[in-house]
Amino acid sequence: MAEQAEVLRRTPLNRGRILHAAVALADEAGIESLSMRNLAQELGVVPMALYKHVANKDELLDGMIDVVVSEIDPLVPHADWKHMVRERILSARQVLRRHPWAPLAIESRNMATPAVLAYLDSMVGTLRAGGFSADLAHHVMHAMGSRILGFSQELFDDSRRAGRSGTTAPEPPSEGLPPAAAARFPHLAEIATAALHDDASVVGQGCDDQFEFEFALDLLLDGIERLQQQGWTSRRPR
Amino acid sequence: MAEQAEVLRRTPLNRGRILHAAVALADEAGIESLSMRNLAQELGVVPMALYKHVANKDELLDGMIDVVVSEIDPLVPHADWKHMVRERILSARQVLRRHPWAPLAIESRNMATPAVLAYLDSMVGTLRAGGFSADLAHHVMHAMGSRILGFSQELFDDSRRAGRSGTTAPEPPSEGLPPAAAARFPHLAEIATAALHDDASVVGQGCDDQFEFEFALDLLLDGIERLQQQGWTSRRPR
DNA sequence: ACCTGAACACCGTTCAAGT
DNA sequence: ACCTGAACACCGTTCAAGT
Repeated sequence: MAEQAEVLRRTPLNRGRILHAAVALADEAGIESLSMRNLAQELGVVPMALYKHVANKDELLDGMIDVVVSEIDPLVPHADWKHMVRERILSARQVLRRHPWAPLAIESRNMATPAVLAYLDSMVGTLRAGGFSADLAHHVMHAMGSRILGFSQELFDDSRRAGRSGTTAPEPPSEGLPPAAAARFPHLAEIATAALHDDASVVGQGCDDQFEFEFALDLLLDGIERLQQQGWTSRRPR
Repeated sequence: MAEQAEVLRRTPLNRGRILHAAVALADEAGIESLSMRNLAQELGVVPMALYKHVANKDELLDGMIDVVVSEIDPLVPHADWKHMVRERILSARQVLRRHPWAPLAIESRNMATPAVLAYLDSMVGTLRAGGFSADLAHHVMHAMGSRILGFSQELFDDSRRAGRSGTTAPEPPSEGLPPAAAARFPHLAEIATAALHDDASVVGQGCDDQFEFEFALDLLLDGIERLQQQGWTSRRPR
């Protein structure tokens, strides 16, 4: 432990080491405990040393996002655009599941970082090669929104509860709403329990994140496919 | 100015006044300048006085979200669920455009606040009344994600650039990418300009947020309608 | 009993003093 | 020229001392 820190202190600091240490820290302790001071300590370095390699904390966050996006698998060629896009997005999703802090970080930044742009560019390339007009491709990218990067904006998101602090009890996976709320919001109570009793194959889980993500993704992809086959244009009379 | 502050100081503090002042401050100065200390000063009050009415800053944010959600128009009855849902979501969108900080605030909170729950509950109610199974309604709510509250998670979002600080130049509405980036990301450059030259009726704007939002919303609603008419169930073989 | 100033434990970042 | 400790201008929140 102290030995490790000693070894690290010997290795000269560079941007890459800082970014990877920051990602690891955010993964383990939660994004809220990622401070310049904490990060420096983790690296066995005085806080000011970081500023030689990153301009400020915002630039650090941009760099962390680029690290994460770089982990997404490269495109695997397929006959049709739909499978290519679908596979890549699901790969992005796997990556983001390893970095629960990333969605919020991505959303809070303005994010014209190189790795993200490269990722988006290749996605558009796939659509264009699949016969999409630039016009339709544009709107499709907007419609997919953050789902392109593997996450959808959920209204209730357990996953970003915090870091892996073991202090709170494990908490059974949300069996519907608490009784008081269920009475006031009957429709929510109903659909909460609907998902529970729904399918025996989905055990306990309450609500299968992966299923919900793919449901929405396929809903969009199917709709998009239909538009593309119809030769949709935004000039079409509305 | 000093007079106004004087008048405010006389009016006794209460939760409502605090929340509305906080919303106004975030609207005008940006969420990043909403601190307990700033807010107290705005109200002509010592910082500690706030803690009599809100437990802490997180609870303040929850309250602010509730204020915003309460501004969404009530449901207007319609023959079909699709119009009801569509209208209400577009109303939510108008509200959120007045409070550019709200999307990020909503995402960063865990957000089981009363007003939000009531809003979601009535939305589910509309679907159920429209003939949706509890099962399908559940997945639909997930698929819509944050769009239900009137915003979609855009990857590039100018709107949350900051408060209305007039210091920076107005900046022409993004005419595609800067030349250097355009060379490295040709497909992005193409779809950026595609939207520009696309339709003479959309002047200058570059990219019409409202259009993109409705495009995605209708894509989802149409797909959802199709599933509902087919009697879709999650038990169906995949 | 209520209110509030000072204090605590943090931030990100600047800057001048040390080597 | 480089590095870094101390300092600055902030946070949210606690707490004890004042009324």
